[in-house]
Parts: sequence; structure tokens; C-alpha cells
Amino acid sequence: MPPTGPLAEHPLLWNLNPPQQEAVLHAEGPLLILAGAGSGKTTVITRRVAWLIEEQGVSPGSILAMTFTNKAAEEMRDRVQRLVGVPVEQLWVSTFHSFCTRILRRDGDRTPVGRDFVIFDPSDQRSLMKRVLAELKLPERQFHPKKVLEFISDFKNRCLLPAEARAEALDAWTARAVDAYALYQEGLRNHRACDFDDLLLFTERLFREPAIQEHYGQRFRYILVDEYQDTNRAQYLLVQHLARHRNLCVVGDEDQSIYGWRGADIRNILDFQRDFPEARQIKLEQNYRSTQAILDAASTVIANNSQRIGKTLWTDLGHGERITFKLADEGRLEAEWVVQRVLDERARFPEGRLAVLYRANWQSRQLEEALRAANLPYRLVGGVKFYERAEVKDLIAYLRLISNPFDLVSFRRAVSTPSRGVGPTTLARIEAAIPEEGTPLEGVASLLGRGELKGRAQRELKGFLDLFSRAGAELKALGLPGLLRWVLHESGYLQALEEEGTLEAEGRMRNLEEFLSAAAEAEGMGLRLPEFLDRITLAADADEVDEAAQLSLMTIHCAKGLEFPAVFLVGMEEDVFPNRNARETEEGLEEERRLFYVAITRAQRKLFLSAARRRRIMGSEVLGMPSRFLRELPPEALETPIRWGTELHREGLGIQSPGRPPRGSDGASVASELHRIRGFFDRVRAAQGRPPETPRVESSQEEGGDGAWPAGTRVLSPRFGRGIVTASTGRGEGLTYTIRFEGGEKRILARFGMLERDPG
DNA sequence: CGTGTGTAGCTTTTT
DNA sequence: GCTACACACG
Repeated sequence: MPPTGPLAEHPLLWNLNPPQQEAVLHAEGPLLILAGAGSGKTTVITRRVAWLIEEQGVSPGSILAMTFTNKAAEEMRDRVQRLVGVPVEQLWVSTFHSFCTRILRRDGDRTPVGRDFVIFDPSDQRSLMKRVLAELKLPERQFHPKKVLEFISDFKNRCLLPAEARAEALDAWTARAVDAYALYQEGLRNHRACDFDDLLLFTERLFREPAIQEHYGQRFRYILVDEYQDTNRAQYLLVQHLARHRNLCVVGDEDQSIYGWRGADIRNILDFQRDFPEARQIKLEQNYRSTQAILDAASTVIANNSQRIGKTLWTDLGHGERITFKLADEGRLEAEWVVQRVLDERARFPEGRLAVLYRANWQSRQLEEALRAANLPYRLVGGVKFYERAEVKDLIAYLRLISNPFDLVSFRRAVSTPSRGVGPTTLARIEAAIPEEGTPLEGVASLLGRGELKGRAQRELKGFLDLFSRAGAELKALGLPGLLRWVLHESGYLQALEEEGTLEAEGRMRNLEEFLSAAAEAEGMGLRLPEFLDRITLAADADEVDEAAQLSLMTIHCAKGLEFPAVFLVGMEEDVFPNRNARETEEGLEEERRLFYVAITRAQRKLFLSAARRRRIMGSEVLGMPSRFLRELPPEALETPIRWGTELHREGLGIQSPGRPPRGSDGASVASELHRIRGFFDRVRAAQGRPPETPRVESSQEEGGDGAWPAGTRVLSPRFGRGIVTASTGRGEGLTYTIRFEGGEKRILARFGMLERDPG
């Protein structure tokens, strides 16, 4: 219960509402904090940690706090440090992945990964997987490396090694994929490498050992897990092993669980009370971030989900401005509208930070183009990551090889950049020459020793070998940035870049310089080479968010946990948001809806939504349909009702249009189109008990006169039967429809398809 | 062996 | 629209 009297005056309780105070004061035993968006979660967590240290006399070293991003971890540590008098270096605040790295670097020799390993990023994983698939003679057409890796990741997230996964291999594809899994693990071990999932998986294995569990269980008397709704099975088990004192405090919000595709299991939070029947549950429902209009929209939307514990956000910030929705005729125009409204907002609130959010990274391109054209500076988060750029990865390959000579993937990369006259043939010979339990460099050495190489390859490989034999001493002498400079020089990388002399090469040099300063910074923090490499690969998009930026562009996933006075959410179309791949299952849709919820609740004062009737996706023109989520918004939260340009065909809502398939470029089809739109939205309004809008002529740029049937048109095909047009590309002879039939989607050339419009 | 060109295939979301 | 890969050429 919230304290009264002198306790309420305690500085760590200042400005906290009763449930928040209760969460801070909770003493021993499990605690579930259901923290709604904007409910002051971080304040509560940090004050709780501070309270434990200051008032309960808990030593910082026996508190472990887990987060998902480095940024969250750093913020938590900073804020706790500012609250308490004693130094908090001993406090363990880290991401799951860096926690596991730390554990494995200490006790990893009890696991197959050992203590010295590199962490493979997705591109390293991919090259290893490609070799595995080639070795197993599995065609990449059926065994797409990325697909197989996702499949493996799924097993790892559920803590299943190949032997255990075998039991689930009921069909031929799965059986072969499990073979690939087994060989992939072998490959990782040979490289002295592990992937992201291995970090969790093997740490969990390690914690199954009673002695280890005892040790760390004793050490961490208080455990705190942030974003608990995003934990996967491995993380869940890890926490269970550690929480021996049952002083486990988990914080989360089931409505913001958006990482199911990465193995996160929403049931972890839904079932916390079952796991810990004695757990205290506290809901933080007062929102300090957004206006009532925004919260109403968010609450109404999320109420459509079934997988909930349930909370109701409220605020005393007042109703605020209603949500603005803009329907543009085309993607580029949508982007230009955003630019215009950004300028308007700037004029009204010069200091207000703005964010443009989208479902997938590809959507940033058009926005960037429009922003550049308008000379508006912006900050893009995510997309192609800095450490994934070719030149940076090249240099990293050298560093990795210095740090871990067993890394064949990095060897292959380093040895062929800059070009040394080593092609597939020489490479194969080198690999064949690698001694058992030996390194690629030893392979090169033995080949050279036997005098089996000549000409350019011989000369260059000697130098290459020489570089690595000296690297250790150079690192000692020059330090991290110095070593980098030395490598760039000695390897001939810099020279090759200079000789190129292109503008592009100049850009790459700038990136390398930036990388050099990152290394200098790391050295300043006392990091050594292996730690620096860990840090690079474990760095997340979210870590590089600049919260002070005036205008930020990012995915909704990246925006989780952030807030902005005004938010633009673009691309509100079916198949974009909700994403096309998520629409088949109910769980998929609920996760998309949570994503929408997250997006809405980022806005403090004003939310803009937008969509485009038409947009280019993967090079072809796609006619969009309104996102189903738009219909879930409460009409009174919107500035103006939502209108569209094509029918929304949902079972029971499909509307027959009169009229004929458009053939010419006259305006008749446009008119019938508009007729249908109004029909649809009037129906929606009628269902909401509101009168139909008076007709209003929308701008009639749609269809562009190419005479294609619009998306949503029902058609009959002699081959496939009834279907619905979902997109069209090309024109004239090349006009192609994408049509959804009962049995799946097909692309059909209009000229040959003998398609008819379906009358009934 | 390395480089340039054509083309298929694809984009969720990320530690 | 982009990229990553296969193939042809110098």
C-alpha cells in the first residue's frame, strides 16, 4: 500500500502515483509490473533499484537488471547512478546477449563454444550456411539460406540442439534442414564462432549445471527484467535458473509484444502469475505522455486483441488534437504531404521533435527523397547498418582474424580484399591445406612452404601471412586505432581505395575514418580487441537513436520505448501494414495490431496517419487498399472521416460495382470507382450509426489512364476460378495482374489470361 | 584471375 | 529498385 506520513516524503517516492510507489517499495518475492505505454516505467524501475540499494542496504553487486538494448541498459545505469550516492559499477545492468557473452567468456569452456569465440552477425551466418548447404548438396532454391537460418533460430530460441530438434523433423524438408542445423553448428565450432542465438542457448545450458546455477543464483539476489513480454524460451529459462531467491521483478506490457517473429513468447508474461503464484501484480495505467485523443485511439484498437491481461490507460493531460489522416494518390505524394506537414509543425512548434514511422525499412526511401528535395535535415535510424557496410566489414574481417585465427569466414573475406590474385581455385587449395584443428593461415603457410604457389598469389600471400604474424606486436605497440591504421596500410587496402579515385571510394574512406574513431573511443573506455568486436556485433539499431534529433525516420520496432511530440505513421495500407506475411494467422494479425498500438502511443501531442492509393513496391505499381486498422480507430478520435479510392473487400463487406472493365482512358471507370468508395464508407458509417457523408469529389488521379482493373476487382479465370485482383503492373501488352485465388496468389498476363470480370 | 554486365528474385520487423 | 549472383570477356 502506498505510504502515508514521513515515508511519502522520501525523495525516491516523489511525484510517484500510488501504484508506482507500491512497485518501488515492494520488498521480497516475485513482482509483475504491467506498465502501460508512457506510464513512467523507467522511473519506477530505476527508483526501485535505487531504493533497494539505499534503503534496503542491498549491495549493487547482487542486483542484476536485464534489458534488450544497450541503450536501455546504459540509460538505466545512468539514472540509478544519479539517484544513489554510492558508485554502481558493481551493478549488473546489461542486455541478455551481452550478459551471456560475459558469462561465456568466463565459464564457456564448460560448453561447446569455449571461452574464445567471435560472434557471427547475420551476414557471417549466411556465408557459413551457404557452405553448409553446398556441402549437403541441398539446392538453394528449396533451402533458401535465410529460411533455413530462421528455422534454426526458431529451434535455438526454444533451446533445442540438433539432436533434440530431430524429433520434430517429420517431413523431408525439416529433416534435411535439421541436417543443415547439425552441420552449421559444427561449422560454428570449427570457426570458434557462435551466433546471437548460441549466446543465449549455451548460457542456458550452462545454467542447468547445479554448481553454476548455485554460484550465480547466490550472487544475484535481486533480478529485474525489462520488456518481459519480449523474452523467448531461452531467456525465460535463463531467468528461471537465476531467480533462485524468487526476488524476481519483471516489467512489461503484453500489448507491446512485437517480437514474436524472433521467438519472443507472449505467454511468458501472460503466465507469470502461474509460474509464481505468490507474485504481486501491479498495473501502471496512468499515462504521462499522450493526450486523451491519442490514448482513446490506442485503447480502442488494442481492445480487438484476445491475448491480453488488460489495462486501461488514462491521462489528465486533456483531450488534445484529433488524429489527422491523409490519403494520397501516390506514394511520392504521400511523402510530399509529410514534408509539408513537417514544415507546418515546425512553424507551430519550433522546438518539437518529430518522427516519421513506418512498418518496413524500404519505406524510408521515398521519404528521404522528399526530405532531401525540401532540404530538410533528418536522422535515419536502422536500415543498412554502419558496421555492415562493405568497407567496414572488410576491416573487421582483418581484426577478427587477428583476434581469432580460426574464423574461416573472415579469412575468406580478408584474403580477397583488396584483390590478391586469389580466386576460387587458390582458395580451395588453401582450405584443403588447413591442418586438422588448424587455422586457414596455417593452411597458407603450408602451401607456401611446399612451394605450391607461384606468381602474384605467392608474393601477395607471403605479405598477407607476414601481416598477421606481426599484428599481435603492433597491437601492443600502437593500440587499437593504431593497429587499424596499420592494417589498412599494410594490407594495401587504403592504397587500393586511393587508386580507385571515385567519389564512392572517398565515401568509403570517410566511413573507415569513422570506424577508426569508434575504435579510439572504445580504447578510451578500456576495451580490448575482443570486447571491441563483441560490442560491434551486439550493437543494435536502437542504440544509435539520437533522441535529440529534430526529425527522425525509423521503423516502428525501432521506435519502441521512445516518444515524440508529433508522430507521422505512413503506409497505412493492407499488405504494408498489416504486413502481407502476417495477415494469414490470427496471432500474426494481433502482433501487427500491437505494433500499431506501439506506433500510436509514441505520440505525445499529435498523430498523423497517411496512406497512398498507389505506390511502387519492388518496381511494380501496386494498388493499395486501406489498412484494416484504420477501421478500428474510433471515428471521434479522427479529424475527418477516412475515405478511400478502392473497395475494401472483406467477407460480407464486398461491394459490387456496376460498370464495365475499364478499357479506354475515359473517366467512366473513375466515376464508378468513386461510387464504390462512397458506398463502402457510407456502409462503415452506417454500421457506426452515423449518417452518410455528403458526396465530395476526390481528386481523380487514380488509374493513370492505363485501363487496368483496380485492386479489389473480382475476376474469373478459366484456369484458376474466382479471384480478386490485388495488384497490377505494366501496361498494354505487358499488363500483368496479381490475383488472389482460393489456392493462392498468381501473376497473370492480362493478354493471355482470358480473364473476365466476375459478375456475381 | 578479376571485372563488367545482365537478370532473377525479393523486403517485414532485430539482438 | 536494388542486390546478389551467374556468366562472358579481357
